[in-house]
Amino acid sequence: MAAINFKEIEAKWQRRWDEDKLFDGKISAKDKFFFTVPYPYTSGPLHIGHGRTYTIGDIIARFKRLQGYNVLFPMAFHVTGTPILAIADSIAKGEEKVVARFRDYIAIYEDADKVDKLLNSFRSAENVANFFAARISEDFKRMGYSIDWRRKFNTTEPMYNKFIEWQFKKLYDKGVIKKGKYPIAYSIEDDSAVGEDDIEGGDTDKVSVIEHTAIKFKLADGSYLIAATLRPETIFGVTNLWINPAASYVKVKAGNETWVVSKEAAEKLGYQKEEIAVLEGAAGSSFVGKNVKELVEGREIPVLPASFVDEDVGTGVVYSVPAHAPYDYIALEDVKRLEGVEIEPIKIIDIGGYELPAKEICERMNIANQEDERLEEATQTIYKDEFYRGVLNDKCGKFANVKIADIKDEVKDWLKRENIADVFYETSRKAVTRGGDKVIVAVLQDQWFIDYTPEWWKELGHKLVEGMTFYPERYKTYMHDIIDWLAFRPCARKRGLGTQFPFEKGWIIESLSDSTIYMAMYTIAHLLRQLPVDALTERFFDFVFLDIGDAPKLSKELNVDADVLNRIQDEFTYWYPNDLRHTAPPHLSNHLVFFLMHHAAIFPENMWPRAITLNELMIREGKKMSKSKGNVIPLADVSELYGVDLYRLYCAINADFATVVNWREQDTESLRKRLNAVVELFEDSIDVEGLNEAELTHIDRWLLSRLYRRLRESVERFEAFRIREAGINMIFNAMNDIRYYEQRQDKDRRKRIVRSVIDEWLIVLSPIIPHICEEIWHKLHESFISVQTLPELNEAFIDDRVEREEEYLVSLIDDIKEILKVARIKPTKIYVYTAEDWKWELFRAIKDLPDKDKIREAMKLRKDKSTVDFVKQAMKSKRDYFELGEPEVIEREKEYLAKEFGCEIGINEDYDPKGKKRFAVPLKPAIFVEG
RNA sequence: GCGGGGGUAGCCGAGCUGGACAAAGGCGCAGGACUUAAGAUCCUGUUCCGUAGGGAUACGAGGGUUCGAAUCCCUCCCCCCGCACCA
Repeated sequence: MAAINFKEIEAKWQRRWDEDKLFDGKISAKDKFFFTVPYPYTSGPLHIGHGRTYTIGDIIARFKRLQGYNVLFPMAFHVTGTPILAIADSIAKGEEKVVARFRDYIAIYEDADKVDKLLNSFRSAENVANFFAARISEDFKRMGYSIDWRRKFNTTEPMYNKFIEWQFKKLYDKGVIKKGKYPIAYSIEDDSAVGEDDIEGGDTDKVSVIEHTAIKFKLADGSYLIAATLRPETIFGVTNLWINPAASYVKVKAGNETWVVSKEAAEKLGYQKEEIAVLEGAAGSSFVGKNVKELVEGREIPVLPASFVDEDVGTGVVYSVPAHAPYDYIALEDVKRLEGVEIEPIKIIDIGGYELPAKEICERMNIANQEDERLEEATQTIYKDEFYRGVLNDKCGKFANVKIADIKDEVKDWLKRENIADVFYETSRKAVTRGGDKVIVAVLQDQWFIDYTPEWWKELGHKLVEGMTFYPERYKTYMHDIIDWLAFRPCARKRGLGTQFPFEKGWIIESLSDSTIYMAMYTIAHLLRQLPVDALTERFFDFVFLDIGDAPKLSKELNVDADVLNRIQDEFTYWYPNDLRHTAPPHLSNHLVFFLMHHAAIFPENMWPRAITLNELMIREGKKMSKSKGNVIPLADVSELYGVDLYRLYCAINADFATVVNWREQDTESLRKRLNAVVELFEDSIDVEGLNEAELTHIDRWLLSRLYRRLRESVERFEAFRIREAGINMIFNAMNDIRYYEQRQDKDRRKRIVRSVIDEWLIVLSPIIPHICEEIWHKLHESFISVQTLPELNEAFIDDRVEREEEYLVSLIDDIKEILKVARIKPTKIYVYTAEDWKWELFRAIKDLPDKDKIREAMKLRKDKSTVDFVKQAMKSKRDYFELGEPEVIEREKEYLAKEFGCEIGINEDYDPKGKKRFAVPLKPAIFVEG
């Protein structure tokens, strides 16, 4: 028989499935199963890592079809957001790196001579999005995914915009769309917010926004020196200010006050506060020696010079707490020595193990000057110790005797209320964008948010989660935590592709906020396309999704046929809710929680999602896949490099959902051999005749029993999303059974047995390796395996007794082998002695008793010394109790045993020169080997 | 820091509602069969000891609970992931 050409059959069956529209979801009387995976973002090609989630998804969808559900598995494309726009801009600007990358991307799909032309078209974001959307859908078809493509859409289409507007109106009506201030990492040069991806090294060394407290110190002329701090509670211990004499400072108008900060800080302030105007510059040195008044107790304190003050960190002014800050302590020591100034530290925190913390840690670490890099470490140590263990002392007024950890925020709020302090934001470390521009913190003054804090909303969210199924299960608890943690989230921005924010011009709805309930779109997308966009009003969607209003009225209003309206509503009502969403854990704390919360807010309970399954990511040869490492394999190359079914099998079998899949070339090779062996096994059996029941021998029955048992188990595992176990069972374990069988029987007979189970076997495997199964199925049947339902398994063949007998035989053979090995004997005859009847009787009688009672009970039944020996022996044996005619089984397999050991076998003969007989225990015969 | 997940034989990786676990399966390695040979395939072995199917030691380290622990509890060490406006 000619070997199957995998590439050929992939293409063939994909075409046939398509032509016969096997996967188009149509309303029917059957139970529906609406299954979704996240739509891909179309900024580039997908790789095998992305493919895992979609592949597992397709396996689930196909399995549900086998179970008899009317499955809808749709797909769309995510286009909204900034990345695609940024790519188009970069290409338009001719940025080399980006151009080179996209040249490679295009080359994955296109001939070399078309690359330049296409690349040129990528100056338009729309073209980038469309190109990759088209290619990704081809990739998906080539992976054999059973998707209903009629319903595809992308997130910049007018009808989608209308849908998103509707969603936001619903949320707005609930009062959760709000405007407010928001600090964010920002680049002045780029005039835009910067995310982790935009920051140099941002993926490994995260940059976060830190709120500092900016404390005001009054100068003689009425203006304020502003010192930023992370430890506002230490204000009670301030002894002086530090300023960098070499740096430039400026006076700025802040509201109706005048502040003095470093030049750099003034620029930052301009992006953080509304009324900031720079007045005039001043050298740092001009402030040295002046006094300022601290506003808590009204003490006069001096401004002193310090080289450790960085004008580009905070405000460029630092207030000094030498008792508790190592930097301040060391700087103060310097000033004392050089300028002869006398200032005593003020201790305000009591903490066990320290008298003057800053002094002692510097001495302990042997730090003597301001340039010592270990000052940072000393500061961290003190900070932690004091934060968790320190208590403010009686110098701290109403905050005395409270632990720092409990009082810090209160002090901060009090200072702000008293107008002694303001807020200043700083990045957690100095950072630049990938383009090399400085990253600062800007405060967006009128950012739009979704406010997830309302109690009613969280309650609904928890209720929804509680009613859902999660796999792996632990994510359910995790999701509850995420809902609690969720607070305010910006939902609109000024840049990017997407839907216009309906409540203020110039804003675009942010792209995760527009991907929350889009599954609803799938149910009606193909029908919506036939309507004019103008008809897609709020009242239209209210009718379709929420059943508000009535068709005839709406029909007039929208000028759309009432039947059409009803038809659309029916489609939604039939398919919704989303029965299962399959995705990956990184989505939990963003997309998935929005998905759930928005459903909870907008839809009635019977339309809430039912289940979420998640699979981990994929790595390659032990390493994360990333474009920068150059170790990605495009999904588009899978067919050519490995074959689609092999890839699918690898995804299914290599790891459970909760585990990362490691794509290892070597493993793909060995899996290929396995798969080939399985295919060959099936092909071998196509032309033979199945065995009929009358012909079956013990070992035939054994194999059938094993195979049917495995089939049954596999279906159970599938139902529980344990796809890996199902796959291993039907590929590896079943093949091991076959191998064992061949040792006992012959290959030709094996073919006939396999022929008897081949239909069921193929059906169970078909979700994982659909092309191969379809191909073989068609050699036996006219129909498509892809739309079969699970057959009633022939449970009658699952036969415990037959399997137990074989198990017994195997253990007997193992024991004999063990003896031969240890005793190094070449056998001339092997004597097997099965347990006598009295032993069986006792065995039965005491099997359910606890060990400690066994001997006593047995003695009651049979008072003999040999009883004790036997029970002890039997307790050591680890076999489960089961009834078995031992002599008959051995007698039946005598020939096989003789062949196996190349000598005669004696069963229960009287000859017993070494007295072995007495060691016989039920299910564990005694053995004597003569050599 | 906060929250979550882990550490199993040379490697990958199951088991982890306590008992048949010297620990599935795969890979690797060694020996054998087949072959002119290689490859593929199949068989056997792969902690140590043992001339009778047995015993000892093992599942990050240490301690505990139990007749019994890879599995439960405590302490410690180490690794990975998320922490928001980003798809």
